[in-house]
Amino acid sequence: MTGSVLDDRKLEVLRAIVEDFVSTNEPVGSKSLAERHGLGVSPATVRNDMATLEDEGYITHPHTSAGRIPTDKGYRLFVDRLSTVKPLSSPERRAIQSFLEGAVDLDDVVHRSVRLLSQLTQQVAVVQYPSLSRSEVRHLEIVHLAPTRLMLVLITDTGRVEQRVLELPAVVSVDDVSQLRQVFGPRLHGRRLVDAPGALQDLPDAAPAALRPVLTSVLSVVLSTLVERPEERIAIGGTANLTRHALDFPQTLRPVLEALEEQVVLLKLIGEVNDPTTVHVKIGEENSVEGLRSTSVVTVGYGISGVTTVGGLGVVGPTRMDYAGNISSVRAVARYVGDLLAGA
Amino acid sequence: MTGSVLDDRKLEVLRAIVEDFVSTNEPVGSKSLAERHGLGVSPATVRNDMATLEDEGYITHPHTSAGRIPTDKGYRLFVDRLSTVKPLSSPERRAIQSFLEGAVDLDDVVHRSVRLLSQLTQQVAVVQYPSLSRSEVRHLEIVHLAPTRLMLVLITDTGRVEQRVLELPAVVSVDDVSQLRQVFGPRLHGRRLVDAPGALQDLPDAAPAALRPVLTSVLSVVLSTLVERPEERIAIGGTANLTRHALDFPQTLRPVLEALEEQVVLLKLIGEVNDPTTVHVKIGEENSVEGLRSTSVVTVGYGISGVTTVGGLGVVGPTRMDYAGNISSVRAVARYVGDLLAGA
DNA sequence: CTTGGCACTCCGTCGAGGCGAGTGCCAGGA
DNA sequence: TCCTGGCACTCGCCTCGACGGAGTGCCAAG
Repeated sequence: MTGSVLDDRKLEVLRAIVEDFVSTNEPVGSKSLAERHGLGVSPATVRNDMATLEDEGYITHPHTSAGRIPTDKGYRLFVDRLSTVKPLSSPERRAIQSFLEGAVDLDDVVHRSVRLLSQLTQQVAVVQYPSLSRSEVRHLEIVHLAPTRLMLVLITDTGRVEQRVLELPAVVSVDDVSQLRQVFGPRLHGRRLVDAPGALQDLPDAAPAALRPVLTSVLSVVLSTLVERPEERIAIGGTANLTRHALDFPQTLRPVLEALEEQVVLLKLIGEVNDPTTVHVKIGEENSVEGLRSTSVVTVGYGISGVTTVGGLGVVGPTRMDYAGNISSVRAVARYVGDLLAGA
Repeated sequence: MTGSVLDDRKLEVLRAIVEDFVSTNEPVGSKSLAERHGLGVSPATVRNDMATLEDEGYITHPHTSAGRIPTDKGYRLFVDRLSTVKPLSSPERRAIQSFLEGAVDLDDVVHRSVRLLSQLTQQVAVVQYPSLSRSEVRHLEIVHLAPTRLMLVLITDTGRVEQRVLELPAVVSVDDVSQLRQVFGPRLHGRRLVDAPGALQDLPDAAPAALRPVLTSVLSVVLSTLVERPEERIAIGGTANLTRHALDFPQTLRPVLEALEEQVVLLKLIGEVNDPTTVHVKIGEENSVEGLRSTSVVTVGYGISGVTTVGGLGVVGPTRMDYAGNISSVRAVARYVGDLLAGA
């Protein structure tokens, strides 16, 4: 249906409207549009096309005698079919790489990524720490803090270190602990945490009877807090960029800032889509998060060597954003972050 | 000098101006002021007093025929001599306590504090994690990750857990590591990290010769990254409250948001003053941080049982803020956080 | 020292008018 | 069938001037 109504020139007009509006932030009229882009037709023709585009819901105009601006639906079409990928220049690529390579540990990687992404895109950047449960265990250390208190320190291949203190119902000796270490270590090493339950299931049976009570406690902590309810972390940055686009959020800066302060919301944002190969774009009303209905969100997953997804990252900005550029930036940063974590 | 120029009534006028302006956000005129507060004098008299206050630099007026607003100097005088402490109601105290008591670990304590503080004051809240170097060591665990790779996990009495991975120039055995543990453990346990250098100084001499090279490595890591250059952490929240006072930051919301994103800036903010007994107030231009010259900052240190300071917290808001209320809130939260950490 | 009076300043608002960008429609031409 | 130029119309925005009101500074009297 749309195919018949929207011929190539109309699509070209839509693209021109989006591009002009994104760069100037002013409703674009038929005359200036026909002049600036080499469409080879008169303003009157453009007007007719615009009327069609408006009927179909791709553009609208704020006032009777104002130029046209894209609707969410218009941006959607633009993103899906009209925007051409804007590859980063090689100096840009090198800059990204060298900036991220300076990182000394995971925290540093994440913080640098947020910073980099927000600077590249001039938007708010969000980066999820590598998900615990999807990472591989490199080491599980059990520390004997006190006779009835142990600490578990989990180290993953993505560099994340997570610890939990647990109180035991009974006293354990230092020897018990080193036995525990030997029991858990080999079973977990190299495994992803999501696979841990299967690998650990038969543990109580296989272990010496004397060790079973404490082993069960440790096991339940490992399973519950690390696997079922792992603590996900998120870093955010560049919120000052929101004020740069203050014009795009007339009275709605507040809810945006509020939404961005909610860890839960951010996780939802990033968690919904985390495919390391495809960049996802949510435009305006498409967002499931109430406070972000006036924004667009560009996200992508990142993963070790592009295979397994271990986390996600993205940017949040006005619907009037440079989609092509932001998509490229997000994708590029995700790739470098993945490579970096793989090499760590 | 000021004593002779500013008699009691003039001070009362200043207080009235500050209070009215804080609550209404409108320049306050002589007439409404004389009416609303029971000063017992005529508007004309108030005008004379206002003229004096303006000569002395405590108030100013944006336009010739507008009411008066306090200057930074005026707020300073108000805070120092005119504002009466506004004790929290006992339901408020209980609410704070029960909200913070629900915290399960240090991260939770800090995040809850930030949230609580920003809600209580309706401002941006900043909470520093307990400083590593001023905390006492509860446990130092040394984990043997690989033949040339160790991880140090440090646990403090404030609940902070910090880890560092270090690469060694030579191979160490698992036995070496447990020896290291026994050497470091007793010397550090119960000591504050600032005192660590003294306690560890003679370690290499006292240790078995075979252990010395690796011991020196570990020692240098402990000293350099944990003592000399400890990683300080900060949590921030309630930035959405800035938009609540958007009127107070005409064009200057941007630099404020930017400043608040700088960890360094925040640390400076909180680090400058961290006396657990006194609340510090920096008003407008008094702030050493460029971007915060349009804000006021209220900070206080917190410490275990009110003695040692281990961190700081505070709020950032417009100079036109409820100083009395915010000071009370900040002090109260600091006290509860201190108590909570002591009990942990 | 306080008070009432008075002239003055100046901001904010409101309405009128002109400008200009942009639209929708129509009739003519390829 | 589609494109094009022309034309009347709409409507937001800017400017200007008038006006009201809040507030001030100063002065003379109590």
